[in-house]
Formats: sequence, structure tokens, C-alpha cells
Amino acid sequence: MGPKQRRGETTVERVLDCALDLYSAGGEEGVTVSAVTSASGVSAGSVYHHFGSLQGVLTALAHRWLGRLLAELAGAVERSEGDARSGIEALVGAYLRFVREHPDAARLMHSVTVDRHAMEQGRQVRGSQEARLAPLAVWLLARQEAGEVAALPPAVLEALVMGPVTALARRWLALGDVDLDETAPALAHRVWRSVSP
Amino acid sequence: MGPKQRRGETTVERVLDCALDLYSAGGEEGVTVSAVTSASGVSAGSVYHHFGSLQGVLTALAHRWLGRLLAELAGAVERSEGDARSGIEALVGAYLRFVREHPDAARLMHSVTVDRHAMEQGRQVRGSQEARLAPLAVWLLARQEAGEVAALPPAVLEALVMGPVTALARRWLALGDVDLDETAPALAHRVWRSVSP
DNA sequence: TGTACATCAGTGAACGCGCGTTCACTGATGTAC
DNA sequence: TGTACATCAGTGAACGCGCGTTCACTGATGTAC
Repeated sequence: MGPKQRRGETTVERVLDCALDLYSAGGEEGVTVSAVTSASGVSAGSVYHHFGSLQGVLTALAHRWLGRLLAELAGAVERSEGDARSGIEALVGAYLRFVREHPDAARLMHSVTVDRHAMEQGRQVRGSQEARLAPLAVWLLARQEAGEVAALPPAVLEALVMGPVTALARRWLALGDVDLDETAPALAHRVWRSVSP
Repeated sequence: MGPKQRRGETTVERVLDCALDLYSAGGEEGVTVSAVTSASGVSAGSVYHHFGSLQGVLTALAHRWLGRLLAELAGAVERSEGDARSGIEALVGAYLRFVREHPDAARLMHSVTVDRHAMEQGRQVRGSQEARLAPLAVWLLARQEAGEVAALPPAVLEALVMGPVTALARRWLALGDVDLDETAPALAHRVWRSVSP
């Protein structure tokens, strides 16, 4: 899979970059074939050569950024001091920083439609994401087994940690009436309180 | 605004009900004019008479259910014992119950596209929602001023209370691998911990 | 190093389909007198 | 209570537009010998 020549890589990159711009300008309905081709200078046929369909472009775009976000989060946790508290606070901080630095990509990732299509594509997508999510999940589970985190079902734990962060991110993306840097420490502290033993 | 004859009301109702079914079956792209007309038996002209456009149908649908949800939440808080803790726990419980009882509507409301269009329609929509949201916001502010809730910025408080609930709801809607009833009390308790003084 | 060749990458005109919307019209409803 | 009439509600054929996708083809790249 993927391009097998140098040319192909840059074409793919150009298409995805333009697709993100179009998405942030006009939502999913703004990402049409003709918009992509005229914005990127790549022909329709070439787009289909690399992505198979227009939906394929959006899926690839979501994949790409989700991978970057998860890598960022895993890195932040790894770089933290190792205990549950500083790890979770690092996680919260890294998420909000990523959103602030890549608001357009964040908007795309928060789109339910993307989730939906990804789900419909079946377990293969979820499987690959789980693989990338594994470092975080493994770390959290280890902290939990060490008694540093409350014994809660995984789904509840995930909701408590990620819920407030994504909620604040969504609000900032939609209204921009929050200072993420300023509020991040308070949020991180409160999230920690909610999952501490 | 709205229908001025009995006939009109039932037509509007029928269109909205069918639109929700179509949405839950095929997402936003499943809600086409021809799908709506053939599912509801209402003619295209009549749809346009009542809603102005297809987008108008989706906007009306989102409005309707958002109103119902907020009314449900406000009612639950009102019925609670009055203190911050039981109010917040009632809120969490009511939200999850609503999602479980109306999963299709919940999926629609969690859609970012709906948010997006609502936002683009300008402050009028947000204004009317704020009016309906007021009871909850007012209640929470009063508890905060009484010292029953930590002194946090409104955006952070909202994220801490609603974030975990919507996150768990989204997960259940997407994967269904959680028992909402079972996990609701634990979640509510932890949410309370995160905002208690 | 040079050449042959298979494969990859890219082009863009053409296609048909289904979409949202309109409009001239008919029928139903409710109200005023 | 009965009638006239303005307004609301509903119809469905028709329209044109822009969409996603295809395909026969050319050009570029990298590799094997």
C-alpha cells in the first residue's frame, strides 16, 4: 500500500494538505473532487490512483492526524515522571497543546462523520488504532494495577480522562472563548482528582 | 413561525420523525429530499413549504431534540434534593438515561456537522439555546457561589461535568460495549469528585 | 555505465446520475360577517 | 347557522447543476542485466 515512487509521496501529501484546508473552510461538503483537484493541482485520475475514492482521501486524512495526535500523547506520557498523576497531567496538557497548534486537524478528528465512516470500514481501522493506542492503554492499566489509579472499568476511566479534555477542546474550537494554556493546569488537576484512588 | 393549521403540525412531525430514522440509518447523507418524501409520504413542495430547505429539516430536528434533552436535564436537577452533589449526580444519570432511551436522537445531537451549521446560522440559535440552558447554568452558578462547587471558570466546570458523560455516551453509541445503567453511578460519583471544593 | 522494459504516476475529457429546489396549480381550513 | 374568502397546506413534474467516477492514454521512474 501507499506510493512506490517519490513523486507519489509528494502528490499524496499535497492532496491531503489541501483536503484539510478545504475541510476547515467548508466542512466535509467542502471537500469535493473538483475542489481538491483545483486546489492541489493534482488531476482527478491521480487522486483516484492514490486514494481509490473521495472518501478514501478523508479516511487517509483522519488516519494521518489521529496517528500524529496519539504519538504526541504517548510521547508526553513517556517523557513524564512516571507516576500516574504527572502522566495524566502530561496527557491533558499535550492534548490541549496539539489542538491549539493544529485546530483544523483537531476539528476534523472531532467529526463524528469521520468516526462513523471509520467504524463502518470495520475492525481493521479500529484494530490499527488500538495498536497505536496500546502504549497509552498499557501505561494506564499498569498504573491502575499499581494502585495509583482508582479501580474503574476501562470505559469509565477513559471517559473521565479524555472526556473533559475533548469537551474543552471542542468548545475552544467552536467558540474560542477559553484560554487553553491558562485553563489546562486547572483542568489537568481536576481530571486527576476524578481518577485518583 | 411554524404551522398554522392542524394539518401542518402533523406533517412537520411526520417529516421530522422520518428524517431521524433516515439519519440513523445512513447519516446525514442519507437524509435526501427524495428519501424524506418517499419515507414520509409528504411531497417535496410541502417539505419546502414548512422547512424552506433540506438543511432546515435537519436544523429543526436538532433543535427539537436538543430542547427535549435540556428539558429532561433541567427537570432531573430540579427534582433532586437541591444540594450540588445530588444535582450533579442527577444530571449525569438523566443524560445517560436519555441517550439510552433515544440513541438515534443522541447520535444526531452528537454530530459535529449539526453543531457547525447551527453555529453558522449565527447567534440567534445559540441565543435560544442559551435561554433554554439558563436554568442549568443558573443553578450551577448558585451552587458555586454557595461554596458547594469548586471555584473554576465556567468553561472548565462545563467540561468537567459534561465531558465524561458525553464521552461515555459517544462510546456506547459507537461500540455499545458499556452498560450505561451499571456504570452511571460510578461515573456520577467521580464527576462529583472532580468539581467538589 | 548503458539500455530495455515493466510498473507506477499522472492526465483530463467525458459520462450519467441523483441531487436540491422551484412553481403553477389544486385542495383544505379557519374566520369574519 | 350559513356562506364567502383569504390564507395555509400540499402536489408532483420539471429543471439544471455539480457531483463522483471512469478510462484510454502519455509520461516518469526505477530496476535488472
